[in-house]
This record gives sequence, structure tokens and C-alpha cells, in this order.
Amino acid sequence: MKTTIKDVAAYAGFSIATVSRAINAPHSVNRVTLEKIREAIDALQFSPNPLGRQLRSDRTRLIGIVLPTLANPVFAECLQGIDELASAQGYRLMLMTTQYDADRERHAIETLRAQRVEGLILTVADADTHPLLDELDHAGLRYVLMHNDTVRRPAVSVDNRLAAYEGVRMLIAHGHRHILMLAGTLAESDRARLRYVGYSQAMQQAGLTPAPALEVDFNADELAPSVLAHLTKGATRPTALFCSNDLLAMVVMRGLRRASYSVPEHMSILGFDGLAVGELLSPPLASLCTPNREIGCAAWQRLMNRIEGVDDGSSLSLTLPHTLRVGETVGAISDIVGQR
Amino acid sequence: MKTTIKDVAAYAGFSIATVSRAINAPHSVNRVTLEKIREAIDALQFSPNPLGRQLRSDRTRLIGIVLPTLANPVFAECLQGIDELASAQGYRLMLMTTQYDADRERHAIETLRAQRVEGLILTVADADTHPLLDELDHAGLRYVLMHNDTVRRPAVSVDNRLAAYEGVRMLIAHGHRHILMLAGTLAESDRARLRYVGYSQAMQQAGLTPAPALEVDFNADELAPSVLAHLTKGATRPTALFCSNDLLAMVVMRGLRRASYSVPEHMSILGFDGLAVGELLSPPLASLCTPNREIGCAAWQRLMNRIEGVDDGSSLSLTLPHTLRVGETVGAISDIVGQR
DNA sequence: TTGAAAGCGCTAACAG
DNA sequence: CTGTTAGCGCTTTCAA
Repeated sequence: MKTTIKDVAAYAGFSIATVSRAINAPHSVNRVTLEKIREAIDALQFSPNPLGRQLRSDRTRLIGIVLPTLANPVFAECLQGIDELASAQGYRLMLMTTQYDADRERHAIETLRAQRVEGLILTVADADTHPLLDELDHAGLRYVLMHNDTVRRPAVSVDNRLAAYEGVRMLIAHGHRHILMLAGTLAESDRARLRYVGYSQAMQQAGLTPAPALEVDFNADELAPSVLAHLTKGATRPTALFCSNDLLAMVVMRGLRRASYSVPEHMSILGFDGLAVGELLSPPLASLCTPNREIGCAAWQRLMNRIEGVDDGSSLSLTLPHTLRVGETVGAISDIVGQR
Repeated sequence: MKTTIKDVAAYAGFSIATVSRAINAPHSVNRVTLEKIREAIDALQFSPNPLGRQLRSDRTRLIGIVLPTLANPVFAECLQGIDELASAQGYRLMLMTTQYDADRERHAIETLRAQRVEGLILTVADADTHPLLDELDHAGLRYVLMHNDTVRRPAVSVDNRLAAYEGVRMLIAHGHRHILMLAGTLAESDRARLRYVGYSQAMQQAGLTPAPALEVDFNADELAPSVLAHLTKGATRPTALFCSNDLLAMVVMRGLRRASYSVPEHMSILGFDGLAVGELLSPPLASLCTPNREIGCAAWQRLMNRIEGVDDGSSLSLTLPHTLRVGETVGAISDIVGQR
């Protein structure tokens, strides 16, 4: 694509300024002039180079997206929501993933800033303690967090504490008293922490003792023997597991099954995220569902409001409703088969 | 970020040309000068505006990615592979999704071209008959296809025909004679077509009659009754299903289960894609696995070769090996329980 | 080794 | 309504 606005101007017999106007403010141009210029544009297959425009007008219509990973459908779904609105509104997305790595988070944000994105939508490990975000605030670069559960920054998420609380209450209502929370190895995210708080509160309120969260590497192919032992041995073995995310829940389910424990007969399982594939499992996974697509859309809306100055003055963080998908992986304690 | 190269030049006491050299060709600058300029850059927190650079030097280091959807992990995984290499090599990715819609494919490609991406990695519905790709060839914009199975254009994929052929042979080896192929509603992709060819060849070679592919809407929550009837009624009801992708296979499995058909006792199922979640199902889904991440990486490599002129002269399309994941959803015909 | 100056493609005053 | 002109931030001759 080598044709520039100059070529069009020459071809149409007008100045480049008029061509520019014909493109950006057609009403301010004489009808016949406009017509001629449009013909020229067609004939030359001209498409304005955004770089020139961006450089000059300081508007890139570029939004940076920073996500931990696309391997977890949670984020892929958010991105779907964002992409839908963005392309409808003429913005382009620049994507970087971080694998939850702090260095990569930093690198991504810096790269995107250097590229002059007009705003950022991101999910970081821990929003409250993130120095880069303060920097962004300070530099005046607009951003909105997704899934990060904090009141200190602009964020869209569910109420992780409450969702976990309700989920665990449900387990308790099914008669479970020994309920263990399982967390991924990257347990130190704001939301994981809040989910643990919700778990603890539900337990305590029922007069039960919350146990420390058990860390499980859910990238491993098999459940570690020590973990399996923890889940299945001893007088106080748990009868229900609250997993901090669905991927983890699914891996645990498979691990238990391979060890000949069946769900929910021997063990009840509750996940978090509400992945669509969870419903396709057998039995379908019970889970706390987050509206991922909507979270993406809402994050976009808020970012646009901030960029376009429609600062609605609403509180920083937006909490979207979660839902409890009942599934079939949670059974009543009375149905539980004794330890094998 | 308002500081420009001018500010740095003023601060360091040199011309902007020298600052530019200090950044882009440090060896051509006096050591002490370089030092001073670097200090200035640090002090001012200067980061060069890529727009200026890009406009001037006609290199954007931007790559456009066009994918049907992120809802299917197949594409999310490819993107992971691409992102890994891209960010390591200092390229940025601009992402657009199309939902398999031709208009959106066109729009995405045009937007990305206008943005002056240096290359394109895409997955389209049908590569051979795609007029836009000819246009790209003609315009000299480099691109590489992913998953599109064609020899006419630069592409990275598996041998879809062969993979399907092998999969169906395996079903036949298990004693199945009534094997039906199920396809999504967007059956008219090059790869879906080739998978059907593979299915047909395997059938014919075994002296069996291939049936027309049955279209199934796998976005629906339930299997349509007509489909279910097709799968379960009649003397010639299939004993095995070859599904053109894993998502479809999973939905069908659920549908059968809800209708009280069990897999593989009543029906064997073979998928295509090898989604990681398929292994977490119970029983684990048998599938033809495509190396998605590797496909993404390979596509990137080829694109880079083309962009950087290392045209290795190798044939246009690259075929990566697929694997057959045995799973447990395929049973021998002798185990099949009669129609209920 | 460094600087002056031109210009990438475009927009936005300011005149006319 | 249209043209002239001056940059946006940067790289790159060409001289010095």
C-alpha cells in the first residue's frame, strides 16, 4: 500500500487538506468536490495510513490487553467480550500475555505504553500491591482491571468473597463438615485470597474450623501422592472440596477417579469460574459462575467512559453478579459412602 | 508520556540525530556521549514513540492475527504459541476475531492492512476460495494460514484427510461398521471437507458405505431430537460417531448421556482436535490431536522467514504430525450393548 | 563522531 | 469551501 493522501490529492485535483477533510469531515466539503475525491480514493484504493494520523492527532484508537494466559477459557471469554465491542467501535486491540509472571506484566505494560495505547484492560496477579498500576494512575493512562477484586482501583469482577461464602454454605447445607479448600500454586492472587476468606467465614459461621488451603499443582498430569493422601486418608478426611478454579477442580476429579474414588459418592466437589466445559463433564461440575463475557464488556464500557471523559463518577469497582451452578458433583453427606 | 527525543537531546546537550544514533546504533557514538545520553534518557524516563519511528522507517513490527473465535481452545492455544515468540522477538500482536463470518474476515484483514501490519497470521473458513488472500498475495503483504489445509497457500496444519482416515480406520478395527460423521453447522471449511474425505476413504477401503455427514448445532444446549433419533433409532443405527471437532463430540456425549445412552457401551465416540479438557472427561475422549501450540509457533516462524526475506524456498504448506489419543470413548463392537 | 535539514503521512490552524 | 503552512516524533542522508 504505497498510495498516500498526496496521490489522491493530485489525482482529484485538490489539496491534501481538502482530501483530509473529505475523509474526516465530509460535510464541510462541497458535494461535487467530495464526489471527485471519493472517486479518486476508490480508483487509487487509498486507505489512510493511521500512523500519520495517530502521530499528528495523538489518538491511536489502540487498546492494550494484558492477560495472564489464554489457556484458561475464563480469559479467552473475557477477551471475546472485549473484542466484540472494540471492533464495533473502531478500536484495535493489542494483546500480550504474562503467564502470571511479574516481569512479563511489567514488560507488557511498558511495551503497550510505548506503543501509545489509549487505555489498558488487564488482569494482574494482585491489584492492590501492584506498583505499576500506581504508575499508570500517575501517568494518566486509563486502565480497567478484570477479575481483580479490589476497591482501590477501577475494576470489574464478581464478589469473590461472597461467592465463595455462598458456595461453601451450600456444601455445609448438604451436611458436609470436613471441607477443604484447594488452591492452585499461584494462590497469591487477590481473588484467591478473597475466596479463602469466604470459605473461612462460611466455616466459622457454622461452627466449623477452616483448614489452611491446600496447594495443588494443576499443571501436573497426575495428582501428587501427598495430595491424594491428604484427600483420602485419616479420620478427618474431607468429604467435600472447594476448588479455587474449575481447571483445578477438573484435574482433581480425574485424579480421584483414577484412584477409584467416585464423585460425588465418595467426595463432593465445587469449582469456581463456571467454565462451559464443566457442564459437559460427567457428572456436570458444580461451580460458582462468573459472567466472563460480561466482565469483558463491562470493562470495555468503563474504559471507554474514562477515555471519552464520561467519567460517570460511579465508584471505582463494579461488581457483577455470580451464580451458583448446581451441577451434580455435590452430594448430601448422608449419601457419602464410607472410606474405602 | 510526553518527553520526546528533543527533550533528551536538550537535556544531554546533543542533537536529536545523535540521540537517535545512541538508541539505534550505539557503536557509532562516542562512549562518553553515549553515556550522557543514556543518563538523560533515564532521568527523563524517555521511551521512543514508535509512531514516529514507524512512520519514518516503514517498519511497524506489528503482526495481525485473525481468528474465528477464542471460544474454541484450539485457537487460543495457537495464539499462545504465537504470543510467546512474538513478544520474545519484539513484535506486537493485533488481534481480531471473525466468528467465521466472511464480512468480518474481510473487515479484519482490511483494518489490519490499514494499520500497516507487517504480516498476518490467520485462520479462515476456506482458504482455497478466498478472494482476499489473492489480494494479499498481490499487494505483497505476507501472511501464513493456520489450520487451513491447503497446498495453494502458505499454511501450517496437520494432514486432516489422513488424520481422519486413521481415526476412522481405528474405529473400523474395533469392529464398527456403521460409522457416522458429525459436523458442525459450519461444515464448509477446507479442513472439515478433508476430514470427510478421510472418513469416506477409510469406509470405502473397508468395503463400507460412507454416509453423508450429519450437521449438528453444537451451540445448542440440547441435541436436537431429530439428531438424537438419527443416532439411536433404526436397524442401521451407528455404533460409532466420528465428530469433526472435540467441542461437538463433548456436546454429543452429553446429549447421549441425557438420553441414557452410555459411552462407549452404547456408542463409541471419536473427536478431533485433542483439546486438553477432553482428557478430563469421563471417560476421557478419544481424539485426533493437533499440535496447536506448535502450529502457532511454526506459523510465526514461517511468517518471520518471509518478512525477513529468508525465503527458504520450502514448499508453501507445512504439515505437522497429528497423534491419535486413544481415550476411552471408543469400545470394541463386541462390547456394544444392543439398542435399548 | 556529530549536527543540520529533509521528510515519512497526516491533521489543524489560519487565510483567503 | 479550499489551499497554505506548520508541525506530530523519529530516522537518515549529507556535510562538517
